[in-house]
Amino acid sequence: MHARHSQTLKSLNLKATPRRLAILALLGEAMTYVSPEEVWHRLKGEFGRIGLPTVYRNLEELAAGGVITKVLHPNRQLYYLFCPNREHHHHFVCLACRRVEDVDACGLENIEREIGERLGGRVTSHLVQVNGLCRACSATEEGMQR
Amino acid sequence: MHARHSQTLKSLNLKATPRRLAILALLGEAMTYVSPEEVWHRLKGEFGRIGLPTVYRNLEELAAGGVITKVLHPNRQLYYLFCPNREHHHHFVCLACRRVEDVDACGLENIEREIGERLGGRVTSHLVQVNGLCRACSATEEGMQR
DNA sequence: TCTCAAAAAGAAATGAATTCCATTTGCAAC
DNA sequence: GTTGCAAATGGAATTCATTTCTTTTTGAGA
Repeated sequence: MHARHSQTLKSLNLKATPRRLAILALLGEAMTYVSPEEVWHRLKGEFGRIGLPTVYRNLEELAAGGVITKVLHPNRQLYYLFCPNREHHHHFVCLACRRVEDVDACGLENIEREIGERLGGRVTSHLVQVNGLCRACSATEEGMQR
Repeated sequence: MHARHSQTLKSLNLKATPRRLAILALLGEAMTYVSPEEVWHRLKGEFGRIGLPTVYRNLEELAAGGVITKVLHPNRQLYYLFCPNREHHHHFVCLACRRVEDVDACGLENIEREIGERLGGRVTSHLVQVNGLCRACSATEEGMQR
């Protein structure tokens, strides 16, 4: 069951340690984005002890490797999301229930080309994320709480 | 000279206090995005004393009123930018020299419409920002330092 | 099995951002 | 001009996510 994740880690030159596999499994099964602290709490049950720095380190490494995605919440906290969609796309992020919907890539490639050509700059990263309330949350009072 | 800024503040139901006017003036004259701490340091010279919370509060209020724009740096710090362009658009942000170029709005309106129609969600905010090195910085070693 | 670089733990540090509350100040009404 | 009061400010202390440091443990190839 973890063979796939082990393979993923190997391709990133990361050792397939139990913590890493557990973090990947947790993210892979979550239907929402999760915070580092939440990952830490949940894995404490599984491992008895696990360091918070370990969680931060691994989430960052996985994100750097493109396996998981960062979600920048308006509350300034950083969350992480496992998204199996390998196509270039972006996300509609529900601030209430934390579910995420894929959104097809917009004309961002055009923009990057424009920057390269018109402005002569070099693009190193971009940020595209749409925040709001999903259908279910925008229909309930719950959604109004932020 | 400050008449315009006073007017801006009035329209946001904010009193035209000296600090606010100074913050607006500083941002308005800056060619780059600046950090709250930088605003604080520079205004200390002008006022003798000014509280850091005042700077944070005002920057946040001005951003909430749409007068200035937040810049989310990959280094996780928040910066602010005064951009006179009132059209809907986005930014190409140079991580080295902090200059910003306007980029025409991409298909984001389409995306928001798609979310409203296909997903039934409500969009409360979005994040579009392209990071990189401007022409000048990508040409020099300076640019390589991040 | 042995070796060693990579990984993890725990405690402590960092630092941007915020809260609290006493004091001051715009500014509109008198 | 004065006055009154809500809004704005300062400064200290605090919060809290994130990171750094150092030592110990462990995965996995030789």
